[in-house]
Amino acid sequence: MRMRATMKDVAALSGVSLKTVSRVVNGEPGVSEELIQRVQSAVAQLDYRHNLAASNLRRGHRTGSIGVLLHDLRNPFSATLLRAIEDRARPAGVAVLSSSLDDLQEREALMAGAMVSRRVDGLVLMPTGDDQSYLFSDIRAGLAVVAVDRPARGVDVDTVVVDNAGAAQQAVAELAALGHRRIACLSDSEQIWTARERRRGYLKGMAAAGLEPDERMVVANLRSSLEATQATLELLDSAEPPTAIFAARNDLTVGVVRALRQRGLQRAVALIGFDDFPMADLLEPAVTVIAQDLEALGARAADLLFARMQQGSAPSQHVEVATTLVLRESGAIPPAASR
Amino acid sequence: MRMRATMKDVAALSGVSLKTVSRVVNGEPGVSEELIQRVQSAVAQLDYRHNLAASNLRRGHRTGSIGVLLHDLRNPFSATLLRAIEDRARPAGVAVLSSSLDDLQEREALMAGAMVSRRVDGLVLMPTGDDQSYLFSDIRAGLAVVAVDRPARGVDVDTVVVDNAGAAQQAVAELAALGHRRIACLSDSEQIWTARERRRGYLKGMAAAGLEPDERMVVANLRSSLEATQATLELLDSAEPPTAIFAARNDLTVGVVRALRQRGLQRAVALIGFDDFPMADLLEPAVTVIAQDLEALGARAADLLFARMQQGSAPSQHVEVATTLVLRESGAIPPAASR
DNA sequence: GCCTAACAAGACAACGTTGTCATTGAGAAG
DNA sequence: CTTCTCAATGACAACGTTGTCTTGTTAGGC
Repeated sequence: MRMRATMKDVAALSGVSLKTVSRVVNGEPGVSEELIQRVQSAVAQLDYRHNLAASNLRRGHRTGSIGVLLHDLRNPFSATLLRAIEDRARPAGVAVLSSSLDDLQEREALMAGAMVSRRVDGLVLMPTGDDQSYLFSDIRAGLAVVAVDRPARGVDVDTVVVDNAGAAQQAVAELAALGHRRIACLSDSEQIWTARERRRGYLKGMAAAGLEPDERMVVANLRSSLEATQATLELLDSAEPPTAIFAARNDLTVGVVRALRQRGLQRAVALIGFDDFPMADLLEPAVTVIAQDLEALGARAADLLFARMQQGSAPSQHVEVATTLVLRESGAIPPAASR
Repeated sequence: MRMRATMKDVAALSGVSLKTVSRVVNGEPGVSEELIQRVQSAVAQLDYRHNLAASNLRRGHRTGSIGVLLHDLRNPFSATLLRAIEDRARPAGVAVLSSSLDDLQEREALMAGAMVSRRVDGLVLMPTGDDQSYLFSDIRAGLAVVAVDRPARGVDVDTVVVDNAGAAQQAVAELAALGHRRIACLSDSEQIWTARERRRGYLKGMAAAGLEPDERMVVANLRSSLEATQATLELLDSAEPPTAIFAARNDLTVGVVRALRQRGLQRAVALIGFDDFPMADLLEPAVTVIAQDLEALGARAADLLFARMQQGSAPSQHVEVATTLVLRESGAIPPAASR
């Protein structure tokens, strides 16, 4: 195992000074053609690789890297966001460090700290905890931060979200218009802003339709697809089962689908889910969803981030990306079907 | 915007030497309790953040970061791998840089170079091109490399793959045992090793069953789900349509499902796909697939990588992870159903 | 032939940190 | 009281690179 060649080695082999090697490697002007050749051949001969870390230390302290902290990189939601951000970073020569937070508060701060230690120029964060003020001093020191999917608290940063409450309300309105009166709502951890917002939208929608929500049908704090299946089964087996279900996150929606299948009720109980998911259109019945434009969400987040990395101090921007109610079969099932 | 505090600033504020601050920050022994307190309070007061880049420069040159170069981070296949690797890296305090290659050869070398410039300690690579010898000198300099999903060429590195040909052959055997004789094969770019292997397995399976493959039914170089749909429609509309289809990658399988639906043949034509995909069990009919244990694949890759990062020179290991033929409905459709 | 640009090339310090070694002082052993 | 030991602390160089400044060389104008 041979040691890595440094500029010093290249300089020695080509018989020039360190600085001249630096100039050639960085493509700076003011080096004669002859020396450029000599240096380049030494670079090739020694397999010299530029060390960005050392370079950044001396230069303006930019590392050309960003951190992306999302919920779960395996989940298509996070994965699509990451990909959209990556596609903006690559042409800019910016490297992407990523991590799944699994909605763990302590992990959020821990991983953010790890990224700051590595001196990322920016951070795209899907906030987990209810307080991001730990980022304050880093932001003051020049760290660009964009909150995505959920707003940050305790610091003033650029934000890209969707109108969760509005979209949820619209979904409920859609079901109510079909004549549904017993509409259930399944949502995830109340600790998460989107879950609270979507639940709020559900309640607003119910109120707008003049419906009194049965609190037994409003189930929160579901942590997984499996728990959603369980909860749905209990609802379906109860004395007064719902005729329609609103599921507030894609994995919960899938859990609901499983439960409906188990009871053979997939064509009897209406369903609208928040977040589109792969194959939703190929299920039978195809599942009606509120789709977020994740490409746009990620692209906007990346744009805001890069803009802020360019010039740090500007008033923070709060962008709301539109959602689309994708009408498929499951959302069009009338209440009559359930008798 | 205030400049970032350095150890020098902390030392000045707490009235100790630079080295003492370094000792406290790194938790090294030999500092009196009183000074530890003084330093820690200065650290807190100045919001000092340790600079890993500078630290690594002086230390053993390990950056505590790895690069992960996969096909497409949005695709559940790559996303699951990334997540499995991330889950091994996190407890080790290792940061993960990732990138999608989209099967572009030039991007592979480019991104690998970008990671090497950042001095990652290791690289998990899903090789795209047919020559990875450009990594030779970096490996000699201590870079740990693991090839995943496909073997690397031109360098001797640890490898984690599955028995693509064997699994494909098994799938074809399954279909042949049901009595299918006209079995189509849809595969992706011949440039990709897995595509070639799976096609080879298909041909072996056909031969083993005493079947002569009709070359019009062996379609290669499909680049997307859409192209798979197109190709399937053409096959279905031909004079002698297949009674069963083998699709060599998850997105192609989905494309085939779409085509079968369009012709109303989803319960008439058998289908087995390579790679499981979300919701495959919830489609009607549920899709029979060859499932790879991606958690295991990613975990094994990460294990090999970390082992090699620990002690560089050991004979390279070539691991084959088992696949499972997940028998669902679409693979059990008999040929009679197609008349 | 002399002076001045203009340019090529190098010497040196600095980025933020840590390894190595020297210094200091206190307490133990004689 | 001296010498020795040991623990705590600090001075300094070094990691690989680049910004700044200096030096040297050559060509051109008078």
